[in-house]
Amino acid sequence: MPEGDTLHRAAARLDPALRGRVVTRFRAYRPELIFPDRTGRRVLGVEARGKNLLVHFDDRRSLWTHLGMSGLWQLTAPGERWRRPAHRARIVVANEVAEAVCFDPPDVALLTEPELARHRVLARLGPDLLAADFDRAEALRRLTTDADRPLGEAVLDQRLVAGIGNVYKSEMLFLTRLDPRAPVGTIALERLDVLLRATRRMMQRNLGPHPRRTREGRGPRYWVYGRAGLGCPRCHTRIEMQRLGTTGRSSYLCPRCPSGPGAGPSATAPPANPPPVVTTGKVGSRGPVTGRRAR
DNA sequence: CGTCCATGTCTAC
DNA sequence: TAGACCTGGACGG
Repeated sequence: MPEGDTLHRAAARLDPALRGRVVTRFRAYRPELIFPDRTGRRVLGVEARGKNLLVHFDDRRSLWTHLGMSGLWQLTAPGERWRRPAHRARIVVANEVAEAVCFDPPDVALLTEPELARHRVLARLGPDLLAADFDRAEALRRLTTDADRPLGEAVLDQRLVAGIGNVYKSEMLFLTRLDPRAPVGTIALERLDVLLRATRRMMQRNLGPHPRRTREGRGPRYWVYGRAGLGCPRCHTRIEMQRLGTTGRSSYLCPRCPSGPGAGPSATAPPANPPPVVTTGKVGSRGPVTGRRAR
């Protein structure tokens, strides 16, 4: 499930295996992509930016991949079995100790420095939640530029803030009691700030080798994502799935407890287990949050 | 076996 | 605004 954490996890595994080593075998399986061979080049480092992964080489070129929904980077010892059939491998970067294989990426390119600087995706990327120097103020500024944009759409726009996918969208809006349908302009800045901080923290916690989860312990991984029809962990109302926005992506939400003005931290009923953490402590004072069109 | 839906994003009408 | 891309998982028969 490639969201930002997935890519940062991949980069964290690939980097120590590739960095500083010379490529002994390189494959780019794609008739229309005849890359300059990477064999003999040294890898300078592997880096994730939002949902993108970059492998930098010593000739000032960088391999860019985007995994879309179904791509996968795998790091193996030489000769170890691949997790997908070989005919689906698009890229192989191998050295004496390891091989990195990219399966089924919709997007691959080998970029020169200027190309990278002007890249249609990379050049426009918003602040990366998982970057060491994540610029929260800038992300906030970008998120609120279009005041009419529904929050659920805005947080998925990688040009505003990079790394959030559809799972984190539902989960983090639930945890911070924000309504995906609310125009960003109707939400107090401090609540958006809390959202960004909480999301960053949650994604950081998921950088380990374990499957992603937003809930502690055993049991369901998620609070609301994929749980339509089940009880809200806070108030037991049935969780709903709604298709929102121009792209119709699914949003999972509790129709009762996701705030709006009025739903304070303890405004709702006792939780089943450990209560969802994150609250502002303070609630926005702007006008009522009006949901709109479902279509 | 099939069908539907999904982590994401682009493109054509 | 609808579908396109691709694989994988859940579920139906």
